[in-house]
Amino acid sequence: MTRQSWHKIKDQVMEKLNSRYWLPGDKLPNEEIMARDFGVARTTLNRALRDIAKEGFLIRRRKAGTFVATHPVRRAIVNIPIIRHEVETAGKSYAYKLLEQSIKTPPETIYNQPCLYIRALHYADHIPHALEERWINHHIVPEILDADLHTISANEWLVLNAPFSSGLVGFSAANAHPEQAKILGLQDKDAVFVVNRDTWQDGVFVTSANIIYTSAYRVESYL
Amino acid sequence: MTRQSWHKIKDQVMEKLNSRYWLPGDKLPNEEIMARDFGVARTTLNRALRDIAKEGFLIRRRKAGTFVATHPVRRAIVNIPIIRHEVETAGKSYAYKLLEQSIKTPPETIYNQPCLYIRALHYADHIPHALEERWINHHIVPEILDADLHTISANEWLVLNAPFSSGLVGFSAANAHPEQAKILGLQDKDAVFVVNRDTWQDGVFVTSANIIYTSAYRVESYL
DNA sequence: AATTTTAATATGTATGCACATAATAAGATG
DNA sequence: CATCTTATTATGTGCATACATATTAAAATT
Repeated sequence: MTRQSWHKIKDQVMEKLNSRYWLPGDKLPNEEIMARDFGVARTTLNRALRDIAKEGFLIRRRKAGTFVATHPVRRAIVNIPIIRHEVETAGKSYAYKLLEQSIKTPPETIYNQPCLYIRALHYADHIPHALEERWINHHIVPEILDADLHTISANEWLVLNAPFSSGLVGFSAANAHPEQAKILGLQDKDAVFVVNRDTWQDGVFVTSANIIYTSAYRVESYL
Repeated sequence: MTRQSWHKIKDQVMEKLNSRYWLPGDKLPNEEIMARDFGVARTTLNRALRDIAKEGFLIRRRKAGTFVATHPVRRAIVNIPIIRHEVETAGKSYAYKLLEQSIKTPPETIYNQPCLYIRALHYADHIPHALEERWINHHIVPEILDADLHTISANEWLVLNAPFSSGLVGFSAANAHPEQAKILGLQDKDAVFVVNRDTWQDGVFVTSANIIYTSAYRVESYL
């Protein structure tokens, strides 16, 4: 008898969900029974079910049991790559230009002390690709004041040198500000796609960035 | 001696990564040694490391070993809720209006046979919140022709009744078309946030939807 | 009837062990 | 020296077992 892997069990369970053998709201047999039915150890079945539950198709509660999700909140896993990699992966040449580097006080909503402010433009095939506007708490990462941000983007420098424990990403749409439009080579009021990233280390603000892409940009993900 | 859970081991490893005890590119000791050091079974350590690797901070290769990711591609998990739930969760009243329901031929890029086309408007506190433009392959889910799409949104009907095996989500920004702007109560050329969702069942097209939100909308996720 | 206590149950997970598998390094062969 | 074969190694995973824990249901108490 060939050995069953938890992947195969997962596929079989997913098949029963997709084929609507088990309907939304239905309670599945308990692990012991299902394990016996599938001919594997409970541990193996458990791993398959846990994985499916993590994807949102099953809801599991101790003592209560395992249920088919009635309103599966689809979770999409979105990659947030480094811009240079993103451009290079698309087979385009990457270039980067530092537009501004200064220390000033950010808006209240970001932080209450002077921070390093960076504006930089990322190019793909020599065409403006994304405008980065970033605040960095240099009290947390003072070494960045010595970094040459003409040669390495703040983005990459931070990934390699700044620890962080939590972060928030946001995606939104906006009409380009006149200055942004000019830099990105857009018409006034053209739509832009904004990726916002804030990160903290142990509750202390590290960096906040707005990456402004032209409306040709698109974030994609498989479910 | 208290029992260690894999969560605690994970936290301890993450701490060593965040504190830069292990630097990007570093090779970690093998599982057997680390398990001994942490005082847990290899299985337990393995689970912790697998979980961290899934989040992208570690790279694991058989025989080669476990390494600290040099370019951790951050993965954000984004929830794709049902619009009604989204509105209600925000504490607002939800309403829904079907604007159009017809059978016609979609653009080539979507499907090559006549499909059911739906346009509907979702309200939050009686203000237009999102415009849904959707194609549905009614050959796959013929029951939808009998559904009353005035009372239940196509979105919800499909979640409850249509199986699907794979899907694609996309987020992008655009300038509202004049007609969209009118429906959503926007000025011409105002930026809109577009969520695109395509799903298939065993490779066959099921549905394709564009959900058009005003630029006040924002997709957020913790990392 | 309402509340508290206790028991039962399904999932969660730690452990030791065995073997599978991928990737690499070492060795054999031409 | 180049190439193919074989051994080695680190991760991947299955299994049996034991116990942990959350949650519900039943029983006991007020």
